[in-house]
Amino acid sequence: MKKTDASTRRQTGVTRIAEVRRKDLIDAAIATIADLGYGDVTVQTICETAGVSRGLIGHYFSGKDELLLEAVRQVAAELGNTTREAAQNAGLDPVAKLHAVVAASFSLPVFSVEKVAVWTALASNARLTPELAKVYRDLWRDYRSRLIRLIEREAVTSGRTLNAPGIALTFTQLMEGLWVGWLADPGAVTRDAAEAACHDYLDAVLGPRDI
Amino acid sequence: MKKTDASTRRQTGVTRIAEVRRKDLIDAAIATIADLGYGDVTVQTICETAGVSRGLIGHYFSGKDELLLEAVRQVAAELGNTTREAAQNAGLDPVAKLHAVVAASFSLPVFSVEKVAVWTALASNARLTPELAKVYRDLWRDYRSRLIRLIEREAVTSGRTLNAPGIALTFTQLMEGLWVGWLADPGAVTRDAAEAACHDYLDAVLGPRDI
Amino acid sequence: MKKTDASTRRQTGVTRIAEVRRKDLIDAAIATIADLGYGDVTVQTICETAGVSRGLIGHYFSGKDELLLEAVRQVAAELGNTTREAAQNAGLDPVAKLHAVVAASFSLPVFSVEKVAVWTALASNARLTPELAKVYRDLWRDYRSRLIRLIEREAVTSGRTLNAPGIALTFTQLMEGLWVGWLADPGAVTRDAAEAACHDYLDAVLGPRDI
Amino acid sequence: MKKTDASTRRQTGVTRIAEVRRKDLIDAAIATIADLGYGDVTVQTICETAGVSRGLIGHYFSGKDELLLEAVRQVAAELGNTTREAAQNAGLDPVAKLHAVVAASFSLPVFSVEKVAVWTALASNARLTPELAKVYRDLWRDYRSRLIRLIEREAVTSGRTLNAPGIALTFTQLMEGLWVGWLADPGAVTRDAAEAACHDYLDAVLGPRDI
DNA sequence: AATGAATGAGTCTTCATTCAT
DNA sequence: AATGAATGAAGACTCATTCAT
Repeated sequence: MKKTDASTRRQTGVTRIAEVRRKDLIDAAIATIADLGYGDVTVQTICETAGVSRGLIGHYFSGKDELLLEAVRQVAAELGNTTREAAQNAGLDPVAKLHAVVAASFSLPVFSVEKVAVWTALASNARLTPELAKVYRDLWRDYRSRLIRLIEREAVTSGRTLNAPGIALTFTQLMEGLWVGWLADPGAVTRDAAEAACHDYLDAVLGPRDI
Repeated sequence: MKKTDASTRRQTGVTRIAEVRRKDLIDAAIATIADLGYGDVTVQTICETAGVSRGLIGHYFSGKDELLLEAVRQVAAELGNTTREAAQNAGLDPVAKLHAVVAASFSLPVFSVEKVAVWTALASNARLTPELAKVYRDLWRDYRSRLIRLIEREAVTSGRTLNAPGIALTFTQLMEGLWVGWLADPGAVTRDAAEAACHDYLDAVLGPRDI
Repeated sequence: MKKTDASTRRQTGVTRIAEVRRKDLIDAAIATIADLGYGDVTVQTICETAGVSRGLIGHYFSGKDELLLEAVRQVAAELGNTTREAAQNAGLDPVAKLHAVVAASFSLPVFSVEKVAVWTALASNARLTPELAKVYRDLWRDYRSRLIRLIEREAVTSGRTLNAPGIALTFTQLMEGLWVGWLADPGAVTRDAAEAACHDYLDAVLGPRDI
Repeated sequence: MKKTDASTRRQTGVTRIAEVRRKDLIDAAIATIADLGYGDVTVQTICETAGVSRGLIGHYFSGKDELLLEAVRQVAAELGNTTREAAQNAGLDPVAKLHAVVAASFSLPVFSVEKVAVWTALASNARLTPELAKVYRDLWRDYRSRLIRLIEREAVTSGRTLNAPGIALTFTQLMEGLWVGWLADPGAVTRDAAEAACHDYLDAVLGPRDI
C-alpha cells in the first residue's frame, strides 16, 4: 500500500462524503424553500432540516447564497433533463413528444410543491441576481429551442405554417404561469386543469391529437 | 384668503396630509420592491425612497408588513380596475373586449417593471401569507369571472361551444407567465411578443379578429 | 376696563386652565403608573388617559420625567397630609393618634392601588434619581419625626422607657413593607391583615389600646 | 495529559461552558440591575458588564426577559436557601432560629445592594408579570410557613398563645420594608438599625432572648 | 392653547459568518 | 470533518421630543 494509494483512497472517500453532504444540504435547502419561502430561509433552518450543525455550511459552500444557487441549479437541471427524456421516450411524432413534455411537466419529480416553489423563487429573483438570471435564461432557452425544433418538424410533416417561436414562447410561459398559479392558489389552478390547459393549447394550435 | 378658507383648508388638510403621506409611502414601497426585490425591501430603503425618516412609517401603518400589504393591494386594485375599464370602453363585441383586456394588460399603467415586480412578489408569497393569498385569489377570481362571461357571450353569439372556464384559466395563467417571464428575462420575453402571444391565443381559440 | 385688568384676568384664566391641565396630566400619570407600572409608562399612554394629544405634555412640563416627578410629589404630599390630619383629629392621646395614623394609612385616599403603586415606584427609584431621593427622604423624615414626638410623649405619660427612633423606624418600614407586599401579592398580604399588623405592633411595643 | 482526558474535558466542557456563560450573564444582569435600575437595564449594558457581545444573549436565553427572570429567580433562591440554612445551623431553640434568620437576612450574601436591588425590582414588578408574581409569591409563602412553624413551636414550648401567621406576616413585611428603605435611603435606614429593628420586634412579641 | 406630523436615537432581536476545539 | 460558541452588522419597532400650524 503506497502512500499515493492511501491518499487517493482517502481523498476519494473524503470527496464522496463531501458529495453526500453537499447533496444533503442542497436537498434540505430545497425543502426549506418550499416550507418557508425563499426569503425566509435561513442557514439555521436549512441545517436543522439537514440534521447538521449551522457551521457545517461553511465547509461545503462558500456561504448561504452559494448553497441556494446550487439548489436552484439542481431543480433547473432536473426540470430540463426530465422534459428532455420525456420527449425522447415519446416515440417519433413531434406532437406526441410535445404532449409528453406537458405530461412530464405536471408529474413527479418535476411537479411538486418543493420543485415549483424553487422554480418560482428563481423566476422572482432572476432579475436581481446575475447567477440566477443565467440559470433561468439558459434553461428556458434550451427548453424553447427544443420546442421550436419539434414544432417546425410538425409544420413540415403536416404541411402547415406554424409560428414556432411564438408557440414555444406561449407554451413555456403558459406552463410557467400555471406553475405559479398552482403554487399560489391551488384551489383555483388545479393540477389537472393546468395540465389540460397545456394539452388543449397544443391541440388548438397544432390540431387535435390522435388518441 | 379669508380665515374660514384657511381653517377649512387646514381641517381638511389634516386628513389630506395623512392620505398623501400614506400614498407616498405606498408608492415608495412599490418602487423599492421593484428596485431591490420583495425580500430585500427594508423600512430604511422605503423611507429613503419616500424622503422621510424611518420612524414615520409607524404613524401611518402598523408596521412594514402592513405597508407592503397595502402596496400589493394597490397594485392589484389598479390591475383589476384598468382591465375592467378597458373592457368597458371596447364596445360591445366580447372578442374585442377580450383583446382590449390584453392590450391594457401590456400597457401602462399596469405593465411596468414596478407593477409587474409587485405582482410577481404577490404571486410568490401568496402561499405563505394569508392576507396576500386573499388579494391574489380575489383578483384572479374576479378577473376570470369577467373573462368567462365574455367568452360565454361570444359562444352564444357565434354559436360555438367554448370551454369558457378553461379558456379563462389558460388566459390568466398565460398572462401571468408572460409577466413573470418578461420580468425575469426581458430579452427572451419581450413586451411585443408577450402581447402578441395573448392576442394569438385568443385568435386560436375564438377565431381570428376582424381588423 | 384697562389693559392691565384684561391682562390680569386673562393671565389668571390662563393660569387656572394651566393648573387644571397640569392636574389632569398628573392624575393621568398616576393612573397610568398604576395600570402599566412605572417603567412602562409612556407619554402616549399618559396623554391617552388624560384625553389630550401627545404634544401637550411639553406645554405644561419640561418633559416626561418632570411630569412623573410631579406625580410622585403629589402622592407623597397627600400621604403626608393625610396622616398628619388623621393624627390631629384623633384627640390628645399619643397612642390614639398613632393608631389613627395606621387607620389613615390603610384607607382612602392614601391606600389605593394607584397611590401605593406610585409609592412603590418611588421607593424603587429613589436611589437612582436625586429628585426622587429627596421626595422619599423628606417625607419619611417628617413622618418619623412626628412619630417620634408622639412616642416620646407616650413614654413620658406612661412613665416607660421607649426607643422612640427605633420604634418609629420599625413602624414606617413595616408600613412600607406591608404596602409593597399588598401591591405585589394582595392575596397573601390583605388590607385587613396589614392594618392589623400595624395596630398589633403598636400594642406590642406601647401596650394594648383601651377600647 | 492523555487524549482521553482531553476528550473528556472537552465533552463536559461543552456543557460547562454553557453553564458558565449563563451564570456570567445572570450575574451581569444582577449587577446591571443594581447599577442602573430594573427599568434601565438593556441588553447592551448587561453584555458589556459580562464582557460579551450583544448577540450572545440569544444563545443562552430566549431573550432579555428570560435572562432577567432567571436573575430574579437566582436571587430569590439564594435568599430562601440562605435563611433556611441559617435556621438549620442555629441549634434547636425556635427563637434562636428566628434571630439567626434575621442575622442572615442582613448579612452577605443576601444583604447587598445587588441582591436587595433585584429583590426590590421583583417586588415592584410582581403585580405586572405573572412569572415574577410566582417567584415572589412562592418565596414568601415558603418563608412564612417556615416562620410560622418556628413560632408555633415556641408557643408550645413557652406555653404562650401566639398569633403565628400574623407575626410571620409582620416579620416578612418588616424585613421587606427595611430592605426597601435601606436601598432607597441608606442614611435613614442603616443596616444596623434595620437588623436591630427585626431583633427587637422578635423580642417584643416572643419575649427577650437569653444572651 | 392645542394638535399631531415628523424626527432620530435607542432597544431588542435575528442571522450569516468565523473560528477554536 | 464537525460542532457550536461567539461576533457584529442589520433589521423592525418604540418613543420622547420638537415644531409648524
